[in-house]
Amino acid sequence: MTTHDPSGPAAGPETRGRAIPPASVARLTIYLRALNSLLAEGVERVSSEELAEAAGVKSAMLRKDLSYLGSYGTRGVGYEVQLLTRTIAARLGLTQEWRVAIVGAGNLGRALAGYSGFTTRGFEVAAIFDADPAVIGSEVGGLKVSAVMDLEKVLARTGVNMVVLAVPARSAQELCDELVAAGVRSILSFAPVVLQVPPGVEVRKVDMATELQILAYHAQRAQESEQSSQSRARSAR
Amino acid sequence: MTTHDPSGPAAGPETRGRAIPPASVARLTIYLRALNSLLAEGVERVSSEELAEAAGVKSAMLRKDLSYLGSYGTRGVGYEVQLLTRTIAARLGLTQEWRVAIVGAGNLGRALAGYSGFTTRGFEVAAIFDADPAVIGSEVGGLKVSAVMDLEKVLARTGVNMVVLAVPARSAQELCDELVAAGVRSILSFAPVVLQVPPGVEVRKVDMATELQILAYHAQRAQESEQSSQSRARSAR
DNA sequence: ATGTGTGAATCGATTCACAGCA
DNA sequence: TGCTGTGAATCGATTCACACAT
Repeated sequence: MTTHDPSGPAAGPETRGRAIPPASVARLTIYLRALNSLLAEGVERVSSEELAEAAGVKSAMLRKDLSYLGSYGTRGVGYEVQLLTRTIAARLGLTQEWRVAIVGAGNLGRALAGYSGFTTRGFEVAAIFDADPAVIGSEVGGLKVSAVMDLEKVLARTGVNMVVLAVPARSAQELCDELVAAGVRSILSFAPVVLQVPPGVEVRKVDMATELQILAYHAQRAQESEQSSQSRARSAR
Repeated sequence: MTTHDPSGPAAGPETRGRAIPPASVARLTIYLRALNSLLAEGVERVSSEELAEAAGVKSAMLRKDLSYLGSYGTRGVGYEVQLLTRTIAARLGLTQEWRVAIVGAGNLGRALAGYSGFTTRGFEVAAIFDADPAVIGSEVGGLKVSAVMDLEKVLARTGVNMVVLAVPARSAQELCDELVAAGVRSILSFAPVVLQVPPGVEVRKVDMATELQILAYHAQRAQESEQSSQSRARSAR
């Protein structure tokens, strides 16, 4: 699904901290969100039970996830909200600011440029690109749209280190190649295609069509078992 | 992450076909996309090796995934593209048309309403809702925006059986409750919150902030191991 | 000869259950 | 006493490797 680097070429024993299992990393972001809410409400301590409830997981799993960070709770008491928040944020790499470029200023790209969720926590949208001359130079979300032809130059100037790819499927692989050539190593793609990238480049995918199809699968099964229980009921009388 | 129904209350031995493991269901949608490309190119047969390559997985995994559907390949030959395409589509529930409502006509909701990826295969956007009186009644993607107050009525009239929730985090749970009350059992949420739903309702989440944070985690690790290998090189001379 | 279908082996993720500490 | 931290047990997902069909 994503390209990772189990213990990359340059990863020696010096690498700070063991790697956290991928499934745990994904959940840590959820805990972080819940903790931020608690922080906003002025709550100072949580138990694993309470936090797990808010995150929709079992408390044993939450404790195991947190144990990969070290030991930050107090037995018999719980976790300090502030300390835990900072610890997770630091471990996820959210103490540094990430500069994001959006490639593709169509419907989706423009919606993303205006999405406060990015800016809210440590992700600064620093550039937006399009290939269409009619769009280049126009303003979107307070940024002037740059030409994809100037990709490398503008990325370097704006200090971008992460890219959101919001272009049609047919141009996604080509642009992805250009991004990689320009030195980008973290890509979040909304294009419904499997992107081929060299090792060392991390790609994550958000795929609405896939998600709807998965929903369809479950909905169909629910229909079927409903029908079969109805026919069972019918033949039983 | 999602609500499933391991072998639901009504699921008896009559349920057509065994359940497909969740991880396989997700990949079947990817295979389907690759197969549709092959179909468009006029290719008639594929081997598991070729299709796996296109989907970015190992061939053994592809064969195991397909084996949950039954036996549709020919030993020594491969799979017929057309037959396999139809088989997967049928099993995923894509032979019936799904009618989708978009709840939330903000930036994201409007972008989604105009997204061809929905309409392209079996998902018809049948309604779009918003709570803002200034937006209600305006036209988005060829549809008049309905009031969320009329949710139940409009959903029933338009025959919607699947909802995309594109509203701010703070109103997501409340709207989700209303959707469930109105009989919706399949929800794709873009809101960055954990939605609580009763059993029998399937929620899937698309979460851009989480994805970016996961990228940040890996990018930070890559930075760290780069730095440690540099300092190792320095101290070695 | 070739490539599918699948048991057996492996690997990772989740849950259990309890020892240990405040 | 109460709740964390974690080995051990379980469960699911992936990979291996080969028997079998064409």
